[in-house]
Amino acid sequence: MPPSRQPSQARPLRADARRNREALLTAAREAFLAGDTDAHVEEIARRAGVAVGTLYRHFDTREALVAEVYRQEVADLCAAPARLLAEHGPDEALRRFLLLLVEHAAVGRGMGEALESIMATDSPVFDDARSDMAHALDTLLTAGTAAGLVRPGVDGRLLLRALGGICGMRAHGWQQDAIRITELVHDGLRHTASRT
Amino acid sequence: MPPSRQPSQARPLRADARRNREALLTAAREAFLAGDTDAHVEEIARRAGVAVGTLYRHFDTREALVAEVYRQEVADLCAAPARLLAEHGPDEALRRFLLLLVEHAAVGRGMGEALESIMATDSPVFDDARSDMAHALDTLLTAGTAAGLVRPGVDGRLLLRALGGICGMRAHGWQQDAIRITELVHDGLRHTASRT
DNA sequence: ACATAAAATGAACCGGCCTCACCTTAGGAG
DNA sequence: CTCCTAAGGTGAGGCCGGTTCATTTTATGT
Repeated sequence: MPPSRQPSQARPLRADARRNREALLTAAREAFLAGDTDAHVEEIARRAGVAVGTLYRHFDTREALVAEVYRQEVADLCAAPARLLAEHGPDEALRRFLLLLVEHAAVGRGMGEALESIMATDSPVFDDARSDMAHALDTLLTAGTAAGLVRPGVDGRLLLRALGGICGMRAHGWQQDAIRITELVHDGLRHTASRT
Repeated sequence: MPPSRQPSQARPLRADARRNREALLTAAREAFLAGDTDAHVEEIARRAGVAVGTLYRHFDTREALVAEVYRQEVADLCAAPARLLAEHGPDEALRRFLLLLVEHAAVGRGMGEALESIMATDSPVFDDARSDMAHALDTLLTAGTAAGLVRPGVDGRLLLRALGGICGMRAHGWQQDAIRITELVHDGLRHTASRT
């Protein structure tokens, strides 16, 4: 069995290996940000200055590489809620985070498709990203609920799904729409519905 | 140039051609509903009892076939608003339509992916489907706004995008979530926000 | 029945992702 | 410093799916 790709702190990678792995991630990220959403593996390898085989030594599959790039993006994003809650009230923090989400999805407008292709799989690698994100949203929602500003019964997981659609958007003017949709959802959250 | 695939009432298709075209659409629909979302062209052709070449005589590409199947589904759905408005008040009609949308997306839970793969392209074939759908939603929104139940400034196109995400859902328990999300959006629509 | 254009066929092609038998090299031991 | 060896790298080729097109079959008007 080839050693699990999760660098489960088994053995510290050899120097050149670590360098190449990083180069591949960078090359992929750059390609995506540049809009070349479905860059071929050959192309990514070439950009990183390695052969395809090397790509496959580090990532089980093309998808896995894409997933890793996205996982890192998500990690960045997950740091935001704590900061926002420190600087703003719960409601405003939530609003700003939602908008940040849109902005993030916008990066080069290539990440959107990548994200979508990832959402389509249910690899465990990905569950982590999702649950991290859901947890980040939970932080905001809990604060909001405690302050009586957000209806109870909505958790991060649900909200994440509600917003999932905006990331796949590609059509002209999508960003404008995405912002208005988050406003819509945000208002929905605050509305103390009388529905059973 | 091979004659445009839009049967622009130029010449009525030969009898066997019409039969095969129909068989292909049926085969594709069945495959999707059965959950075999990415059925190979060979498989679809086989189910329809024709060769691949025939598939390509009728549809420019695999995508085009998928698009046509979906277009027909949408047409069905677009008939609903008029009926619902006749039977219920504007607000209730809107709510029911949103739920119907979810139910429809549920059909065999294969249509979701197909839809997603279609949303990803911006072929004109598809603009029609989208604008028909948006128009159907407009009917409901206009009625709601007139009755003072829905905030102004939201049109069908925007709402359609807001809901786009639910169709891609595949994870366990998605349908439950989808219903709650439509409730969320529905409440958001009714909330008369004070935002500028 | 015949002519002919429309339609059907399916083997071959092409462009992606991925594999694997072989070569190269980092980096520790002596 | 040199040698050894396991980790790492290589890239031609396999595979698989969508698409093409020269050839064959067939519906339909005369």
